[in-house]
Amino acid sequence: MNISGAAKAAGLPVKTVRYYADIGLVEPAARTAAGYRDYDDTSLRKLSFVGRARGFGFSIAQCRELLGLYQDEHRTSAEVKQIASARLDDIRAKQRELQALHDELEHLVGACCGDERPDCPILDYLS
Amino acid sequence: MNISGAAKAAGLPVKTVRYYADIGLVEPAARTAAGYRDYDDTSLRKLSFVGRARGFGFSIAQCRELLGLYQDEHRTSAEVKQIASARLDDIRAKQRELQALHDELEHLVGACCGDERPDCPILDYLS
DNA sequence: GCTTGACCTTCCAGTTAGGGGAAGCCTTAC
DNA sequence: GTAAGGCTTCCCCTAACTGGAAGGTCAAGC
Repeated sequence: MNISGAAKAAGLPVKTVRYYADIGLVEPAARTAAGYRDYDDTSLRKLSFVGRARGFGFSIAQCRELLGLYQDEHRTSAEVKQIASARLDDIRAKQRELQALHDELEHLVGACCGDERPDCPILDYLS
Repeated sequence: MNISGAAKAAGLPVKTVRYYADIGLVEPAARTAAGYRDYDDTSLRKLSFVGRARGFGFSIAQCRELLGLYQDEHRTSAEVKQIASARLDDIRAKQRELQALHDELEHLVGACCGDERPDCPILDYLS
């Protein structure tokens, strides 16, 4: 299967699939005589795997680790869980941060009349 | 005041202050004979303003707009409120996205034993 | 007056995870 | 045979900095 077929199957842009091949994350099974990337079933499954992992916000480095575990017969679920837990912690940290920003900004926006006058509690707060 | 003093006063890294000068966001009031950036009271206030706005997650472009309004006698609070509301909408969208990721990933992590065996619902879900 | 160390300057490269587009080869359909 | 479309590599671009190198400047101490 050529790159556009693989991209479609994995639900990724062609550029992204090429990028993953460039950085050695998911390499095509082979190249055709003309130099075209050729994806087989295994490489296709890896592409989809990475696509879903990226959807969870795992970094490329984490995807690389997860992919390694995915292909490792002797992995332990503890190793996987540790990576996923780290991501979960990141998400929770980001959520707390966003919540604080949200509350503060919502308060300011609520206090601003939004009319034709120049007086503005938002600018007051920033200055 | 030289750049390290200004950076300290605004609570920003020196590199960042230099960057803001480079992109014309907050320029120093003058240069000394030796070419050193020289910050006065006004430029210091702008630096702090931008630092706080960046803390809210406003983009550099939004900071530029806010700074323009801050210095504009004829601004309307509506203009400010519009920018802030846009940022608030962004935050809320990000929060919804993170919440969905959080719930799904928390569910998977909770279902993973995290022991020595290779069986893992997280990998199962990704593959 | 000289040295030393801490400043300052500019410039270049790298970061994440790709996106856009050019120049040129390959394949497929008509 | 040719034209359209797909593929290749290569390079530049993004946001908002950060790190580092090479070299000029300044203040303190001897």
